[in-house]
Amino acid sequence: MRNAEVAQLLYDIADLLEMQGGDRFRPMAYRRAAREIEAMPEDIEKLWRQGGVPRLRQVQGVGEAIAAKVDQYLREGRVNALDELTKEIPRGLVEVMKLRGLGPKRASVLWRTLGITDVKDLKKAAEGRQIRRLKGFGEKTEQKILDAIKLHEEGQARTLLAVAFPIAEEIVAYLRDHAPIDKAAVAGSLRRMRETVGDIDVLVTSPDPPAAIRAFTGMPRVKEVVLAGETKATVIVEARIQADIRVLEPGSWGAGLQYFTGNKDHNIHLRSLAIARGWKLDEYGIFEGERKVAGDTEEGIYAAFGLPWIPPELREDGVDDLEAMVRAAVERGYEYVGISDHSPSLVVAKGLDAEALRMHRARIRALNKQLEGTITILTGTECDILDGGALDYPDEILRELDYTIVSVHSKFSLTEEEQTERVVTALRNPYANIFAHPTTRLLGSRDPIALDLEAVMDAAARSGTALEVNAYPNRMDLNGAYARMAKEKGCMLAIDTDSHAHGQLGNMRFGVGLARRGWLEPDQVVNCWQLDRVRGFFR
DNA sequence: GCCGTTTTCGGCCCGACTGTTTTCAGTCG
Repeated sequence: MRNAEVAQLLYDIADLLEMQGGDRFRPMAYRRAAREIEAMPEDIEKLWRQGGVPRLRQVQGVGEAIAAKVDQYLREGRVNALDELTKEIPRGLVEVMKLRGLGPKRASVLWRTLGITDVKDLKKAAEGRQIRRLKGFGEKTEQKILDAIKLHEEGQARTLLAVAFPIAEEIVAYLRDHAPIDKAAVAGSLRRMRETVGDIDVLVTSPDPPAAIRAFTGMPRVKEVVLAGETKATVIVEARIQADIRVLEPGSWGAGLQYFTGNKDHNIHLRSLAIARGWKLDEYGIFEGERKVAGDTEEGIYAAFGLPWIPPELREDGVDDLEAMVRAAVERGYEYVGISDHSPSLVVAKGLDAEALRMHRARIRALNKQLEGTITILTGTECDILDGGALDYPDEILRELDYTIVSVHSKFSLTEEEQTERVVTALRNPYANIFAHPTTRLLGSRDPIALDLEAVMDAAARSGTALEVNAYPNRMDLNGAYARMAKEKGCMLAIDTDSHAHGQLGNMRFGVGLARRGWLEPDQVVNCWQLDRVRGFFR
C-alpha cells in the first residue's frame, strides 16, 4: 500500500508551489488530491496497475496533470515537476513552513531576505535577533519562531485515541464545573473516533463566552496558552497535547458541532452544497441572506440539504476496504459475510451507481475464488427506499445480487400513514430481503420516524422480509421489545452490525444481546443459519 | 489544477486570532 507515499509526494509539490507564489488554487488542488489518495481504501498502485492513468483519474480531485505525475512516480520513482521545483526552492524550506505560525508567505520572505533555507538557519537568525528587523516581522514574532522551533525539535506525534479521550472528557467536565456552560461536547477527530488524533477539540455554548474561555485557559492542566480570544482559545496540556475550545451562542450549537467535528473535506462538501442553494454555511448556521435556515441542531443542518444525519465516525473518507472487512470476518470464524454498500441516492455515503456496483460484484467474485473453503462473501446492497416506496435500483440490478437490504435514509418527517405506506410498498418488492434499522432512531440524537410497526411487521411476515436488529451502538434498532413483537407476528430477523470499518464487527455481541432481550432464538435469526438455508431464504 | 443540478470557463469554504500594521495580511482549524 503506497497511498501515504504518493500523497506525500503531492503534499510536497503543493508546499513548494505555494512557496513559489503564483496561483494559490494550484496548491489547493494538489492537497485535495493528496487527501483523497491518503484516505481511500483501495491501494493506489493496484488501481494504477489495473487501469493506468484513466483509472487514476477516477479518483476525486485527480485530473490530467496530477494523474500524469502519479503515473510517472509509480513508474520511475521520481517526478520531473518535483525535481524542477526542488532546483528552484530549497527543500528545507518546507520544514520551515510547517513551523507553528509560519506559512508559505513568511517562509518565502525569510528565504529571499535572509537566505534561510532550513530550520537550522532560521534558529541561528532568530537567536541572532535578525528576524525582528524584517518588514512585517517583529520582536514577538521572533520569539514565537523560537518557541515553534523548540516544539519542532521535541517532535509532535499524533496521540492515541484512547489516551486523548479521557483527557477530553475531563476537560469537558471541568468546564461544566467552572464556567456558565449551556452545552459542551468533544468534537473534532475525537468525535469521529479516529485511531489517532492531532488535538483535542471542545465545543461549548455559553451565555458568557469570555468566562468560558477564562475557565479553559485557567485549567490546572494547562502548560501553555497558545492563543486566547473572545470565542476561541488554544492551549497545550499534558503530554504536549494541543486542546482547542470554541464558544458559541446556544442557537448555533448544531452548526458549531457540525463545523467543529469535520472532517475538513466533509465540511467543504457541505458548504459547496449550501452555495449551490444560494445559502451560506458557517459555524453559526445555514443562512439565506439574513435569514437563518438551520443551526440549532446537527440534524437540522443535514436535513436542510435533504440528507440524513451522518454519524461522526462516517464523516471520514477512510473507511475499510473490502479485504480488511472480509479478513476480520474470517478471524471471527464466520462461514459467510454480507457486504452491502449504499445505493446512489445516499450521495454522502458515496452510494454506488450501477457501474460501480458491477465493479464491486466483480471484485467480490474474484475474492470468493481466492477464499474458497475459507469464507463466502455475499454481494448485497443497502438500497434506499425512495419517497413513494420504490427502491433506488431497478429490479434488473437487484436480481444480480445475493440479497437486498432496504432502508429509510430520507424524508423522516412524513406522517405515520405516508411513512407506513412507503415502507410497506418497499417490502412488497420481491427483492427486499431485509428491512434495516426499521425505526431509524439514533440514540441521543434522532427520534424514531412515525411508522405503524405492527402493520410493517404484518407486511414483512407476509412478504418474507426479515427485520433487522441493528447492533450499531447508537442505533440498536429494532430493540428487544419490538424484536419480540416481530417474532410473535411470525417475522424473521437478521442481526447486523452495520459495520463501516472492520473494528465494528465486534458490535455483534450487542446485537445478539438485544435479540436475546427479544426472546429470539437461532431459528428466527437468518444469519444464525448455515449458508444454504440463508440463500434459500433470500431466494 | 480541478470541476460542473450555476458552469467546459470561472470559480474554488469561511471566520477567528495575532502582530504589525495605521486598515490588514498571514496563519490556523
